[in-house]
Amino acid sequence: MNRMTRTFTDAGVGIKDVAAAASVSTATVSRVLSGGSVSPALKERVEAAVRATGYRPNLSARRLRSKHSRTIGLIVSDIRNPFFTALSRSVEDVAFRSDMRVILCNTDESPEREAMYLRLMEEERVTGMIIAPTRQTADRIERLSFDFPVVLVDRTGPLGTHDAVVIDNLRATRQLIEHLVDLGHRRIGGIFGNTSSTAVERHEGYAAAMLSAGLTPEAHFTAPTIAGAATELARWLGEPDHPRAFIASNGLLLLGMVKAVRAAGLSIPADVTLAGFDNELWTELIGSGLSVIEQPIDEIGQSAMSLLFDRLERPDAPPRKMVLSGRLIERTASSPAEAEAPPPSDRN
Amino acid sequence: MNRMTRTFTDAGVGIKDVAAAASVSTATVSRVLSGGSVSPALKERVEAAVRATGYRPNLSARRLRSKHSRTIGLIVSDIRNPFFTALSRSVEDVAFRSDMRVILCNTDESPEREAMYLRLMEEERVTGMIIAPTRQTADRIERLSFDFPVVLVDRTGPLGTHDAVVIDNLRATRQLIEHLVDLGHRRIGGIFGNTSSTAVERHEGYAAAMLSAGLTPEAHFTAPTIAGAATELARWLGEPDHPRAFIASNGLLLLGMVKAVRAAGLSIPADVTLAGFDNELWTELIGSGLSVIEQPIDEIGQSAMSLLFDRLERPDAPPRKMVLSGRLIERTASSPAEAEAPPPSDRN
DNA sequence: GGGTGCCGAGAAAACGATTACATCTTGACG
DNA sequence: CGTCAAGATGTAATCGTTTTCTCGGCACCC
Repeated sequence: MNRMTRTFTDAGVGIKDVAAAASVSTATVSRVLSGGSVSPALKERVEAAVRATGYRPNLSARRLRSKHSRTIGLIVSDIRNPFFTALSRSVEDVAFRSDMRVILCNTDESPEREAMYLRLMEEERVTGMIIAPTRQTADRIERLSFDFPVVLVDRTGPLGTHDAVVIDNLRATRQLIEHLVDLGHRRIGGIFGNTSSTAVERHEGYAAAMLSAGLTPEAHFTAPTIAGAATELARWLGEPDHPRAFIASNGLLLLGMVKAVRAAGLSIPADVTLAGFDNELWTELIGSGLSVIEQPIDEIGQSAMSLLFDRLERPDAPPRKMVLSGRLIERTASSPAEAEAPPPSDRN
Repeated sequence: MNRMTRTFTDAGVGIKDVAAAASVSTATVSRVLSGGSVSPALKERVEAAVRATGYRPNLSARRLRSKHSRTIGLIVSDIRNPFFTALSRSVEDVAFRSDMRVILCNTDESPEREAMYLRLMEEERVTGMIIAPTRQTADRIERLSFDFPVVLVDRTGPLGTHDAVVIDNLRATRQLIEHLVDLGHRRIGGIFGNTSSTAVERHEGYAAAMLSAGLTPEAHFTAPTIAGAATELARWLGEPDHPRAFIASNGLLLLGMVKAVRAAGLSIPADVTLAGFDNELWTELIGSGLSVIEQPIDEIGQSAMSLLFDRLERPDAPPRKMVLSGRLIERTASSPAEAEAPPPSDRN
């Protein structure tokens, strides 16, 4: 306790010490710890010994022998994207309740880094993996075979080799466009990320909805960052005859657009209307003129975990793709000052 | 490859298979993989065999034998708090570069959950741990002894048993108050979290700064959540003679306050001035009337990792406490509409 | 030319748990 | 009262690596 020197390499107490302290075999200790059948008397002795010795099982040894890592890997582009923040939290909660660990990996949309993490997942012998792949690997991952179940979230490839949970991007985008058209907009610009299949789908939905409303799509693609969207929209707003309404394919881009609008000296409900994905906390602050599609992030994470667990039980069942739907949050109140009075035309 | 049934329990190829394929001993394979001394010829053979077999080392076995987990534990209250999001990202980046894993744990400010995770850290035999403890465990953790180095971040206890990295909360709060006083405010209310030592320090700084300016502190404590701050401030604003300026002890509270102000039908620069900690993305959107202290989050994470590594090398060196400083970002532009014209007094 | 030291490689022990298998006890049943 | 099944417990093998130890060969030096 009051040693003069610390080494951080202490031997520590092992299961043998506990067994000795309780005068039983290591097998019995193991059985007590993992709920095997032992007589109440011995069980009591062992538990006392565990408390007395301060024994902590060595998870590496346990995993090696039992061949269960009780670990799931979560690979996303950047945890700082609030969508992934919430997703990770949701996944962690389920894992925690199931007594599992989560390894969280940020790829920064870099395929190399992603590949490194895929290798890591194999070396960790994870129980399963949840991944939002970059577009390049989205296809590739479908052809790869892993020794553990894989669930794609948010982004998905064409084949459908693995289980997946996504939202209905086409429908969601259509809702967004129809909402803006209802508001009287005829020209609606779109800014989309250029790294994810999700952005592609949302662009398709956008284009389709515009065309079927008899309008002309005007889309730009950019790096899915705040700065990317900001510069892109700034340029656009600099053009003489630009649209007065824009949509963004995710929350980061949306924020970048808001910044660009402000920087251009324009104000949001009056001069420009925005809409997009992800009901982030700050969007409510803008209020009027910024409608969004809210994604059921908690449900996405929980569903992904469910798919994983199901797959572990039935490895050969056909792959399932869960399609959840986003919810349109209309923010069209007349003026930001007199907020909170629900506008008359606003169902939902 | 095209098996009819998958089991997710395959034997997989082990180091023995690689050794056999290369006609060497497992020791040699191990040495090649971990950079021991082997002749170029054998090295080449082994590397070929690794590629050919698709060998993936089993990290559990490696850790068990080598007694190095190359894992660091990061324990925070909630990753959804942007401060901790950024911190975790910063820590992960350093870890990635050092070829280490991170286990991320959310305690939700619950001491029980925190205790569970502390036990987990021991069972994982982590290389080191970085933790932002709840107030209850902040004291306790200083008396606890771990077999690995511990670095406290953001929050710290009184004793200083472990290394720590924090910001100078007293100075930062004083800056904030002086800034508001410069702006002409005489009554400045404060809302502080009730779970972290950081909030306590910030409250102390607030009280001290107010008194030394000849003003009367008016402080409320609440759960450190958006809703907590929102209800607290709503009540306050309902009082007949309330302050016109408020500070919050973190970003979540600040956002809650903005919401409360909006809900009360007041507007930010005109009716109420706010200020607080954490330069979150959305704060820039409010712009005028919302000055903040920006914390050097990346540096906090990097410093924490440095302290960890140093401690591993010199276990007996006296504990170090790194005190970084926040940076005041003054946002006092005249009106939100005519934004972005840099106000004359505002450098940066 | 014969010790001497070094280096590359293999054999085998060790890491700390789980678990297959053997053994012993006990109770039920014919 | 003997037999057998079931349950409790111990013994020892095992998981897949790293690491220690040993040995053989080779260069070096006097």
